This record gives sequence, structure tokens and C-alpha cells, in this order.
Amino acid sequence: MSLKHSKQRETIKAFLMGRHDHPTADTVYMNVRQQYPNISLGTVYRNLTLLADLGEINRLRVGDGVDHFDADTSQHYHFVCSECGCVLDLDMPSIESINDVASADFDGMIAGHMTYFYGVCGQCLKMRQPS
Amino acid sequence: MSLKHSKQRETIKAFLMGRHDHPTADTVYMNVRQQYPNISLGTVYRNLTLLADLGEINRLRVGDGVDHFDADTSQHYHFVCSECGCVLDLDMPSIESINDVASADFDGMIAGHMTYFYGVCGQCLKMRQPS
DNA sequence: AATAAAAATAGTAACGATTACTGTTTTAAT
DNA sequence: ATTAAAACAGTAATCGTTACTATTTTTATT
Repeated sequence: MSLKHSKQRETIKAFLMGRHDHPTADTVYMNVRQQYPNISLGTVYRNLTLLADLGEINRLRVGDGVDHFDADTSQHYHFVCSECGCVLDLDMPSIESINDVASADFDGMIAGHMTYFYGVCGQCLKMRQPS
Repeated sequence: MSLKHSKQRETIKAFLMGRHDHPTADTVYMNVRQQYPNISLGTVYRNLTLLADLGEINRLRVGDGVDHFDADTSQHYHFVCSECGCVLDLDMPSIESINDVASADFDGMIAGHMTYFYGVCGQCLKMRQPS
């Protein structure tokens, strides 16, 4: 199964690289469709999965029941707003050391952790009327 | 909407309290059905959601696309085996302080975090033939 | 104990995100 | 130019979950 070039995949990857809001498959579909009017949703899903398997993008599961995708594969953490549902990058140091904390009293092998933070984003905070 | 007693709900809660493997709705359904042969899957879902809303149980999302439920509502972390998919409790101290780390350079309000660890559980490690 | 309103139920249909299938088109190596 | 593998568009199917509806159960009031 040697990878063959595809304009659709290239376009999907390029679109993702231009976004920093971690779009869902459907958002990718809606947008890429403006360039490829009859790209199919299946193609979007297949390529997102392929790119994720290749490690070129990341699939984010932040508990809202929909997968989000991120072209920034460097190690970083995410924040999910409980009000508007937006997914933001957090500028914070790695907390890889929690793996060691978890490993201490565990008989299995810990390979990593998934962490995301939640709360209210800056924009939603601003919206709130001063009571 | 004042809560009324229901044997089905009681049974679901009791079943969950007797398990420490964080079953899915379907597993709850399969098991409770041995006691209530014609309980409906909808009733299981409705009550799991209700109990979770009441804070009597926790809904766990560990990235496998299926909700798991836990009657232990005390603060603790989970481990998910990448090989067998089992979900285990971890005996480790709280790492709530990572909320502060995340808050440091963030303009929103961080209410909490969701963390789970992944790797290979003790059982699956044992299964592996020494190479 | 009988009545009645609210809540919960069983059973089933609908939903949304994702994956699988199929026949056609594109890629890329010969 | 030929050809096999890969990717495609379009659509059907799957899976976990939620919503709907007519019936039953609970519980407060007589």
C-alpha cells in the first residue's frame, strides 16, 4: 500500500495547516468543498484518518463527541470552552512528569496521557454582563 | 420534576457500585437484564444520564468512542489499555495543580481538567512472550 | 383503600458521526 | 501507451446514543 499523491489530501492538509481552531471533519468538508465542489465526505474522513495514522496531524477527542483535527503535531495542551465549545491551544510547559506519578504504583506500562482543560474562554467571559 | 423511585434505576446503581471496571451502557444493559429481562436500553441510558447529572455516578470519556460509567465519584484518575481496552483506576495523588500551570498564561477561566493515561496494562504485559 | 397527576417505563424510531462498500477515475511505475 | 495499485465520489450501513409515544408505576391526596 504505497501512498500515492492526491490533490484532495494535499488540500485537506493545507487547509488544516492554515487553521488553529481544530476543526471537525465536517468543517474541513465544508471548507475544502469550496475548492473541490464535489469532494466527498468519505474522502475527507479517509484522508484525515490517514494523515493522523501517518502522524502528520493529530486527532483530538475533547469529550464533545466529535473528533477535532490539528495540524500542529508538536506536544501541547488544549482547552475546551464549556459555553461556546471552542478548542484553544494552551501555552504551557509540558507536564509529562505526571506519567511518572501515575506509574509509581501501577503494574502496567504507561506510555502517555491525554489531558485537556475546560472552563470558560476569554471571549465568553467578556460576553458575561457584570452582575 | 421531582424524582420518583424506580426499581430499574436502583438496580442500575447497585450494579455499577459492585463493579470497578467502568462498564459501558451496553454492558450495564446486558447485566441488569438478567434481573429485569425486559428492561429497555433506553431506560438504561436515561438512568445513567440522570444519575450522572445528579452526581451519583461519573461518565468517563477515555477516547474509545464509548461512554464508560463509574460509581466511584471520588476524585481519581484512569488508565486505558491500548491492547485490551480495559479501563483501570489509578492509585495516585491528585494533580489538580496542573490547573494552575494551565491558567498561568491563559485569559479564560479554567475550571478543571480531564486526564487519562494510556499504555499496556499489567495483564497484557504478562501475555507478551519474552522475546 | 380509591383517585389522580406526575414520573418512569418498554419498545421503537430517529439521529449524528463515522466507516464500509462499489464502480469509476487518477496516479505512477513499467 | 499500458497497467496495476491507490484514491476517488457517491451512497449505504453501522454504532452509540437520544427522542418519541402509548402504557405502567409511583406517590401524594382524599
